[in-house]
Amino acid sequence: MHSPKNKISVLTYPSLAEASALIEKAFAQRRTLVVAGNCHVHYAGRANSTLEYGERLLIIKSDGSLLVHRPTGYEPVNWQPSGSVFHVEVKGEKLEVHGVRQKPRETVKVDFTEILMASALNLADSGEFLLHASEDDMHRAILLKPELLEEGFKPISWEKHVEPGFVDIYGEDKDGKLVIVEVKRRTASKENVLQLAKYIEPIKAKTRRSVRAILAAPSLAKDVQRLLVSMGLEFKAVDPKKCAQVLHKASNSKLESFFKEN
Amino acid sequence: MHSPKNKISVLTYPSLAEASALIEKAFAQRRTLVVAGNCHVHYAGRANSTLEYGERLLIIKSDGSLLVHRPTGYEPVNWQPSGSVFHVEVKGEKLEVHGVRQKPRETVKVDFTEILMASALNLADSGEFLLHASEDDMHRAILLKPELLEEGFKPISWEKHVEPGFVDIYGEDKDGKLVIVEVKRRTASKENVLQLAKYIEPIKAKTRRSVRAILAAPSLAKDVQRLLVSMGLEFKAVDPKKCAQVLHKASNSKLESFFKEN
DNA sequence: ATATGCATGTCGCAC
DNA sequence: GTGCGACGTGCATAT
Repeated sequence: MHSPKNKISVLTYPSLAEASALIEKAFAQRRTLVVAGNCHVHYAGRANSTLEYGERLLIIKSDGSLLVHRPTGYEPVNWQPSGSVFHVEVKGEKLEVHGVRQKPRETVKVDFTEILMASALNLADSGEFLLHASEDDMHRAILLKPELLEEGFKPISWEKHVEPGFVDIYGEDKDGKLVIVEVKRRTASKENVLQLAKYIEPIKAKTRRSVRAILAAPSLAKDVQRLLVSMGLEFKAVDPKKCAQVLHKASNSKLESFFKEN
Repeated sequence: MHSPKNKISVLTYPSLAEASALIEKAFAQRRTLVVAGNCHVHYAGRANSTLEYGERLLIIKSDGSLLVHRPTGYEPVNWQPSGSVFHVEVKGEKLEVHGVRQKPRETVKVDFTEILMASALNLADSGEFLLHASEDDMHRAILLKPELLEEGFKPISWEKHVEPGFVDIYGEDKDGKLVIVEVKRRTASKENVLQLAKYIEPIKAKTRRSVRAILAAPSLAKDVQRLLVSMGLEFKAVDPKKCAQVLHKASNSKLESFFKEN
């Protein structure tokens, strides 16, 4: 049952053999496969799982990713990341879809007893996806407009490698003190404080200048303030949305050149 | 176009009005909705995102979860967790699907210019899902069969709260030394070593007995061994799969009673 | 409600 | 390839 434009093939209540033919063709033509039906799923790899029979949605994309969705829940109950290889086969009263991924080796097997619908879609998608107000946006906004952090702050570098890891932003304040900044896009937790604290000693050991450590985040978790102060760190409220606005005002081209120069 | 058993409705190349009717009906009847077509997506909430026009798969489940899948990639490009509320509307040459979630407030808008396929599925799924070889399985297996960790180990408690957090397993070895165990189901990292190290001092401060800290994981990251040894910790190889087998052999009922007693 | 940690997390990036 | 951290992470659990 082909559509006029030949972009989609849909079967409703196909026999297992008919469904198998459609699925094989979808694999061969690198189409997106959507199958609904009564199935059982077995996964073996990093862990093992079994899912008893029930009606679900199976999606296999042309890049070799697989999703099994139950009728509720945002997350797939079973999946295989892209790069897996699939195979379909009718065995007795069942249609079996096998998927194998190497590194790590893991397999998924979906056994259908009945197919409600099977479709193969030829989807053309080259649209750009843009996300704003990520932690990376916050980095860039602070570099572009350092007063978002505090008046007189001068960034020197970012993503600087200082054992035992990377400092988000590294600069100096209006008094010439060294400043290390850890940026978080969400309420900062105890873990984040400890992460920042790790960097202070190694950096102090390498300089005679005084060092300030600033946690920049939209807010601070409830009981963390005491810990932060006791470790000699500082907190500065920085709003991700405001950062996104700053970047929006600065045109992309301006940003490009800025980050090329620096 | 209803199927004989009335479990599915499928339209291929419907008009926007036809698709809208099917979608509204799917919402009203709490069916799983699957739509393929050319669309634009805008999200605003914890962050903001835009996705330019292209052909994608839209899935809306009856529990109010939404997924937008591009033709590649395991993960949805846009989504809304369950509990969102949806609304469909034809506006000029576009079919708009709006979704709103409260707490946190976030919205997603999917604008279709063309629908390739739209289907509403009535999926019945009550099958049980079982997962083996999680970190929790490893905990339970070690408690049930302590020699998985080392000969003579005697667990005392687990998930024990000792500032600054929880110790996975707490026990004593064949020589009566206190043992704290951190369990990881994957190759243990530097972070895991530091996490375990945090617990040693607080515990030593509370007892005069000697304290051993053991990291139990299938393997250790490359450069971490030195760090671990320098901090006085130990590593023991424990295989998650083997733990899963141990639990499998012990029947569920036996496990239940074990964990009730303890 | 908030905080904390696991996940078959996945993904991207640096080394 | 391995290590490391971010994610609109989601999710369960304990407080």
